[in-house]
Amino acid sequence: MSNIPASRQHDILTLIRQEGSVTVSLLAEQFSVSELTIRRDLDHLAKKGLVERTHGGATARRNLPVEPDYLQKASEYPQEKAAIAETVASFVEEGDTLYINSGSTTFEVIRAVASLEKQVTIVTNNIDAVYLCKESEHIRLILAGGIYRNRSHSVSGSLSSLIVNQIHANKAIIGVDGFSPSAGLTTPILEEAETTRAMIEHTVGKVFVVAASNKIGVVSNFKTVSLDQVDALVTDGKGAEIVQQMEIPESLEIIVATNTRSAV
Amino acid sequence: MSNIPASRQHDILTLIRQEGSVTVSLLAEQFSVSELTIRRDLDHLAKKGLVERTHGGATARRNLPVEPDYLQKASEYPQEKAAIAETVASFVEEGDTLYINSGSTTFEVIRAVASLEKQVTIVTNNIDAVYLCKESEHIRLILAGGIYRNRSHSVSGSLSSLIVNQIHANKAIIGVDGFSPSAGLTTPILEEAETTRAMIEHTVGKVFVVAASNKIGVVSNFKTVSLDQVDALVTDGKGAEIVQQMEIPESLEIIVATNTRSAV
DNA sequence: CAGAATACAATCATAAACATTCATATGTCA
DNA sequence: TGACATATGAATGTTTATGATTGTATTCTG
Repeated sequence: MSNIPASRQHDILTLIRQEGSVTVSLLAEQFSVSELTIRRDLDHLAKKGLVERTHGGATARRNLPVEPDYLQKASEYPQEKAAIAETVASFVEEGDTLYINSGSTTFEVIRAVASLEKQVTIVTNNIDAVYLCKESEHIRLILAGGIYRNRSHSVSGSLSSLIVNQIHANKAIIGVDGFSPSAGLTTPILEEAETTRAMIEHTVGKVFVVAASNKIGVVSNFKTVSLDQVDALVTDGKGAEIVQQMEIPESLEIIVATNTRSAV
Repeated sequence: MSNIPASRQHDILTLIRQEGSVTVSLLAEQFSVSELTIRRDLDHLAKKGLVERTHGGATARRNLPVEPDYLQKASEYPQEKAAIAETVASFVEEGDTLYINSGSTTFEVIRAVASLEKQVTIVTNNIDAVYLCKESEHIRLILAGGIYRNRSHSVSGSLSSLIVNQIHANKAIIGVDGFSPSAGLTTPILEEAETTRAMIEHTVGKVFVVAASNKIGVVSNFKTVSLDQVDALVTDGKGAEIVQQMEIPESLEIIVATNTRSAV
């Protein structure tokens, strides 16, 4: 193993992916450098979103290989998701037509928007939106059609795009499984990526990405769009910290969701 | 296995998901750390919503069902509708692609088809179909998109037709509000009529109309198609009697639903 | 239902890991 | 050569993780 930084970092990355996790001390011993150097290497890799930095070492980024279980995901970081949803909903204005894709975070977004009592049209491929909007008199709900996917409670694919191609929204609120400077927005489902991309392409106003900190830096299987097609990222405090370490387009606004109900 | 906290917590999570539940004492022994540390790990995981903390350990997080409060409206003639649904479902064959429109009778049809355990593709604008098919491994469900109509739990209109125009089914099962020799099939909603018409036009096989006796002879506001585009009417005994008094196309087959479960 | 056993929360002390700053070395380019 | 960027390591306080201790809450058991 050569000792130039790039090579060492590459080897470290390989090791992490192989082992799942590593410690600073072992790496320092193995590469015959100081722990400080190893830490800088790990920070560097983390900044690129390739590994997850932890106390004492680093772990592999979990590249979600399978479609995540919707219900299980719904229970992760519930407070952060609710806070993010509330925050992004505050940007919604009377008369807006919104594209909102599927996912547990955007599910919360729909809930927040529906409770706004503003006249809004929501275009989504999340079937559960029906249950959030059925009480609301203010929401006009347009569902994308297509093949139903049980795991995510959504429809997606080319049939969905048929409908999206007919509608131009003036805002899009997009949930993702991965947010990365190099890989852009990514999801584990090809059809979801296609539908989300169509939504973004048919948005004439701002494109908001909503993502809790556990999505920041993650790369999933299929790319939706690159970050320069995104206008704003709404995330939690921790997510904002991580993003500030990254090299992101200057035009990308970072919005931190203030957890108004922190003491729940 | 490295000894950093993140790695240990990851392994604990894997164990919990694998075993269903764990105890603090066993984990402490297994990872060679104090029970206190294990407790803190579990609290950490619980805070993220990944596990459920219990006294003495932790369990896998229960997948709480989303929105259990779906109530199918108490429909009229429930027994007749169920019988009609069972009857028409018996005509469904392995590999069929079915158009099924929205309505309380066709809702029962979807339920009956889903319990057939046959490999079938259902194309429908009834959003509630999701809740009937989500347990079934055999059903491929394609939802039409479009503007959601709360009263009927369905989508319809020109956006829905976009998708229907792309799909040819080999059977259609159509519920109606009015069945009349002179006026044909009629419904009270213009968009529903349009979507149903598109379904029928894109069916290459048999078109079944399902209608209990209270719909026979009725004329509603908007015409879908005339009776000569229908191949079979599935109705109850009383409905069959009424139809026999009418002048209907010779090609139209009358199928009487035998109420097999009259004492339900 | 009472008492024992266990699990827990709260606090503190210690050690490891960390961030930060500075200094040194190594190379590159003008 | 000198100015500069990069890589590394040492020294510094700070943060985090852990375990021991104590007293409280919960569960089990007779």
